Amino acid sequence: MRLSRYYLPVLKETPSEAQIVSHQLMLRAGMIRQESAGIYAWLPLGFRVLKKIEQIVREEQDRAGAVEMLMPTIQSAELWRESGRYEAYGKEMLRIKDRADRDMLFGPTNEEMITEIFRAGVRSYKDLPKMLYHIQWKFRDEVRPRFGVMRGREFLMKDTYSFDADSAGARASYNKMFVAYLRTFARMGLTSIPMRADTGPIGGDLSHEFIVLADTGESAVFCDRKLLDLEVPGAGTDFDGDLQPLIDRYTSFYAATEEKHDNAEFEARVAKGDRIAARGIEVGHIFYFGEKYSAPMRAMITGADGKDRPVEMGSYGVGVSRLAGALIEAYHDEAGCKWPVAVAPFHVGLVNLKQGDPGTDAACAKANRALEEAGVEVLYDDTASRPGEKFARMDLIGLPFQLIIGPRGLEAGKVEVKRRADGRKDEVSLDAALDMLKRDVRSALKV
RNA sequence: CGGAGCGUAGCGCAGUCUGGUAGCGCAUCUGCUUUGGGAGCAGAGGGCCGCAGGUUCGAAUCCUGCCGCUCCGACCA
Repeated sequence: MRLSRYYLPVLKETPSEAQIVSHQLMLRAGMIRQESAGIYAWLPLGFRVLKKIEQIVREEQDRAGAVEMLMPTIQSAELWRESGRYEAYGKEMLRIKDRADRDMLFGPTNEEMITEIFRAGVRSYKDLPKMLYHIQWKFRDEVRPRFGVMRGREFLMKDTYSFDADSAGARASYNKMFVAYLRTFARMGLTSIPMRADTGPIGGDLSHEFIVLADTGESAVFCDRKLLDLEVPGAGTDFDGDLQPLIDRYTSFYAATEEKHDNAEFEARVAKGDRIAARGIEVGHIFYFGEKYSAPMRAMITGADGKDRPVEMGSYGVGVSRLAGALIEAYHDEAGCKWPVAVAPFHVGLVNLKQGDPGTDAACAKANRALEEAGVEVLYDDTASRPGEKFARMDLIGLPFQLIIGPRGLEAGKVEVKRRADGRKDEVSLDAALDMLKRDVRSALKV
């Protein structure tokens, strides 16, 4: 993609409303634009990141056996009256009336709707288990939106719903999502830690928040260092096998957010050298809630004993749009973003240091073509900007690799490859640089 | 929802107290010089000063109402 054709409105100065670094950088890097309190337009660069995140989430959901679908953003209040949540939800729910004066709402979540969909098509335990998910915009009319996309009112969320005949089946579904989440966040370059969460009136141990560690995270977290060393389940994990030992290994270590932290327990269970007090961001939440919706909404299945009973359900959310912010919180420096390859808007920033110079233009055109043909995503800065401005802009948008080509280097037969992650620079021939980039991008994208 | 602020050019801000032809920096455009880490000089364009009333000879400035946004707190993926 040529930068001269792209829409990348970068800002030199930090807008005053942005308080945290991810919000500041998303605005400065031209990724988002606020359209209303807590509501953002995703500009081309931000949109690409969002789609990368979404695709990784999708691939791991599919791998775990969940099936994708799409439910509408606008829902009828009728459904929510069935579950009793229409009254209970409060002002966070955006309520709308249609032209016939019917009560509608912009969905903050989809438990009611999926329950309605499920009960329309499933009658027997023989049809279970099922896991359905969609990736859709949600709206919660937060009292106080802030931190950019980290806590907007409109947000993109992946939500999966599981349906099982009994609690053992529900636990198996829960475990699948647990593993899928570990893999999902790891693929984005994030260290996620599952932390025991409040299960409310249902009780039990089947609720975890997935926290991503980031120095500037919004909540304090405490955990055992050994959690960070656990191997993330591989792509070959058998999701139909027994995942319980794997889950047990993860949940055997102490991990708690500030609200649930018990310092005495922390010190008793974790060796002094292994105690980590860090900051984190909640990016996922998995939750088993049994018959909470299936019972009032009459989503019944017939068991082997011939008796009807409400289906066992769970729901599993990932904050897709929030992850874009969380990734910046985890990967940035003074100059800007530092995207992991898997979620970078482009893999390589190609910098033409002297646009208009025939030799430089030709070398850049060759590099651009060769990389794109190899499946490497290139943002080619073919503008007439000065070198300093180009460098600063590339650093700001944070593509993982920069390929810098100018007349001075070409004269010596060299171009420069810069790695945004560690700042390492290599001066090599153009062909060597292209090989290096293709190889490094490919290996970074290995699942 | 309680408390505190702010709305002036695309962005960052001054001007408001004390009413008198709307400013600064960056960005944008033109020309010349520059060209390997956000260039220099010269010139130019761009504003219902959030909206609506009111006071006044005269309102960005004073008064009233409304709208929007931000921050702190309580709440959340």
